Amino acid sequence: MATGREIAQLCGVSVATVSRVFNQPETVNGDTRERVLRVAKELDYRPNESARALSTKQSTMIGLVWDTDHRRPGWRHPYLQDLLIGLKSALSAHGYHLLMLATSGDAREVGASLADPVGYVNMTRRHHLGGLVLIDSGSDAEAFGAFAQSGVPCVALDVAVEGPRATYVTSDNAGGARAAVAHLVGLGHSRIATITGPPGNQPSDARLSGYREALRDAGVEPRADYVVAGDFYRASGIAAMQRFLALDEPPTAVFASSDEMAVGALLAARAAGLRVPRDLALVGFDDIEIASVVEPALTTVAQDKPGFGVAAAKAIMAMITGSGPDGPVVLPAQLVVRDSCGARQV
Amino acid sequence: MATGREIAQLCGVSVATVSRVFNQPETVNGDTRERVLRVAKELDYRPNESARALSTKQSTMIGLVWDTDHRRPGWRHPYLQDLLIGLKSALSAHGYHLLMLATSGDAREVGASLADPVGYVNMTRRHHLGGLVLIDSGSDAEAFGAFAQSGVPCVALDVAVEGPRATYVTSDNAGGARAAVAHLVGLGHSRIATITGPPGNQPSDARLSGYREALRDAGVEPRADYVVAGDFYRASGIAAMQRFLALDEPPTAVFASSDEMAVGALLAARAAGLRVPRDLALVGFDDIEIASVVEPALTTVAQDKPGFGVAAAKAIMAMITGSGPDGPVVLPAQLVVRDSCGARQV
DNA sequence: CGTTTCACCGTAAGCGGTTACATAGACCCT
DNA sequence: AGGGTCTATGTAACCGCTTACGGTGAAACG
Repeated sequence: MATGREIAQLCGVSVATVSRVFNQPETVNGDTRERVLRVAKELDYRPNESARALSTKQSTMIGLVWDTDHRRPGWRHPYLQDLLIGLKSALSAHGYHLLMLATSGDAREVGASLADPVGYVNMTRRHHLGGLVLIDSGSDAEAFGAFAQSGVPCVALDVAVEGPRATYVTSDNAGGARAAVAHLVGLGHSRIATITGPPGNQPSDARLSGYREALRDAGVEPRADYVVAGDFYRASGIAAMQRFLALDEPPTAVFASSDEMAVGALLAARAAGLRVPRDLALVGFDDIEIASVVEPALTTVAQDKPGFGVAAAKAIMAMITGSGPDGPVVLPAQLVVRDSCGARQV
Repeated sequence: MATGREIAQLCGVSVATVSRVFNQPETVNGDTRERVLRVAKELDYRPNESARALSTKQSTMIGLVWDTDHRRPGWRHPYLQDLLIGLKSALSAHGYHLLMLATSGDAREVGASLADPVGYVNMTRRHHLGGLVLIDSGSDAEAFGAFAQSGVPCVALDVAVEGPRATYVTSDNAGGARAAVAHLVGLGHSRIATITGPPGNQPSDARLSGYREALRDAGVEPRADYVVAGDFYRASGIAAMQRFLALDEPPTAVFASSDEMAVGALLAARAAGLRVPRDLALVGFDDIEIASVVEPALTTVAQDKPGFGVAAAKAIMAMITGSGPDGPVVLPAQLVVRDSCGARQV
C-alpha cells in the first residue's frame, strides 16, 4: 500500500499537503492538487484508516449492537435482512461501514452484552465508532436507556430511548394494530381476542394499546380473558389459541402480535377442527415471508422493513454530522389483507 | 478513556511496561504486573484499537463481503441470520469483530463491489482486516477468484476458490441432491424433473450433478426436457413447472434446487389443478423457514446453516494464526422428509 | 518603496500504542 | 574480583495521518 509520504516525495511536496488535498482541497493550489491526485491515483493510494482514526478520533464505522446470546434457537428476526441491506446501503453512501460488535470476550476481555452496556460503550470508544445502532431488543428498554445516557450517538430500533444524542425508529405499532382490529370489527366480529408479545416489550405493548383503542372506538367491551401474553414465538401462539378455545365463549377472531404466533394460532385452530377463516378470523403482525405462503395466506400488518435500516442510518449520520437527533422516526404500518381474516372469498 | 500513559504514570513505570503487561505478560515482573493490572482495572483501561492496529498492522476485524446491490428485491438469503450468528459468536470467541464493508462510494471513493474486487482488497488493507468472508455469490466465481489470488486470507461460502490463503465452505450439494432424487426413485418415480439454479452457480451445478448421478444409479434414462434452469427465485419455479406441465409426458416428481423455486412449482401445479403430493411429488433444497409451513409441508434438503458461520470463522482464524488453510469444509446436507414428496400419508 | 494581506505550503507535534535496542542490577561462575 | 547471563525495565523510534503554527513570496496597499 502506498503511503502519503511516498506520494509527497514523488510530488516534491510535504505530507501535510497530501493530507490537505484529501481533507481540505480548497486550501491547496490547483496545480499541486492535480499533481498529487494524479500520483495518488497511479499508486492507488488509500489513506490508512487506522492512522486516520487515531489522529482524528473518529472512524468511519458504526457499531451494530445485536445481542443474540439470549435468543432461543427458533427465533427469527422479522426483518433482519432488509434491515441490514437498508443500513448498509444508506451508510455506504456516506462512506461508513457497519461493525458487528463481538458479544463475548477472549482473554483480552473484549466483548460486551446487553447486561453490560458499558462494554459496548467502551468498544465504541476503543474503535472510535461514530455511533451505535441497537436492534432486536424491544424487551431490554433499561439496558438501552444506559446507552442513550452514555453520550455516544445511538439509534435504537423498536424501543423508545431518550438521551442527548439518542433517538429511535419504530413502526406505528398502535396504529397498525388499530387498523387490524378495526378491520375485524368491520367484518362483523365482536369477540376479538389478542395474543401479545412479552409484557414490557414496547412494540408489543403498543400493539396491545392499539387493540384496545380499536375495541373502544367500536364500542366493544374488552374482556380480560381475551388477552393472553405470548413471547412472539410460534409455540406461544399455539398455547394461547388453546386457551382461547377452552373458553366458554371462544373468540371468533384473533389478532396476534407477531406472524409467528399467528401461525401458531392457525395450527392450533386447525388441530381443533376449526377452519380459518370460516370459523375463526386471524390477523398477524410483521408480514414476514411465511405470512404469504401459509394456507390460508395470513392477513397481517406489514412493517416498512428496509425503512428501518434507512431511517436508522439517516438518524445516525445526522447526529454524527452535528445536527442533533431529529426526534423519533415512526414508520407506517400497513394492513395487508389476505385470506386468513375472511374478508376475501376463498 | 484512560490511556496507557496514564497507567504508566500512576504505576511509576514506562508505557512500554504497560504494553508488555498486556502483550507479553511473562516478560514482566509479577509485582509490577499486578500493580499495572490493578490500576488498569480501576481506570477501566481499554487499549485503543486504532493505535494498536496502526502499530501492529493487524486489527481484530474480519470483513464481510456481501454484495447486495445486484440482488433483485425479492431475494432472501436462505440462511443469513444463522450464518451471521454463527460467524459472530465464533469470531467473538477470538475477540474478533465482523465488519460489513460498504459497497458504494462517497466523495472519498470508499466502496467496492464484486465487479471490482480490488476495492475490497484495498479496504482490507486500509483497515488492517484479518481476512475476508465472502458470502452469497455462488454465481460470481471469477470475481471470487480474484480475492483468492490477492493474498488476503479469505474464505468463501458456497463457491470453490483456490489460493495460497483462501479456502471455502459449502454444503454437500451433490450428495444432498442425490439423496433427494434417490428418495423419489425409491417412492417409485421414474419421470423425475429438476429445476436448477442459474447455470454457472456452483451449488446449483453440484445439485444438478447429484440429480444426474442419482438417476444414473437408478438406471433411469435422463431426459433433456426434464431439466430447466431457474434462478432460485420463486417466479422461475412457477415458469419451470408450467413448462413441465406442457410436456407430452409431464414428470411425476420434481426436484427443485431451492425451496423458493419449489414453492413456485407448488403454486403452478396447484393452479393447474394438480394435487401435491398425490399427482406430483416435490422436493426442494435449503430448508428455509417457509418449507415447513407451506401446505403441504415441503420435503427438502436441509443445510447446516449455523455450521457455515462457525466453519467460516474457524477457517479464517486458522489462516490468521498462521496455520495455512485447512482445505475446503464440506457441510452435510440432510434430506428432511415432509409431506410434499408423498412418502408420508397425508 | 515599506508594509500589510493573503494564498500556499512546510515543520513538527501529536494520536496511543508496539517493540528493537540499550541499560542496570542480580546472580553465578571461575 | 572480573566477566558472563539473565531478568526487568526504560528509551525512543515508528506505524501513517491530521493539523496548529509559522514562514515565504507575491499581490495589494498607502
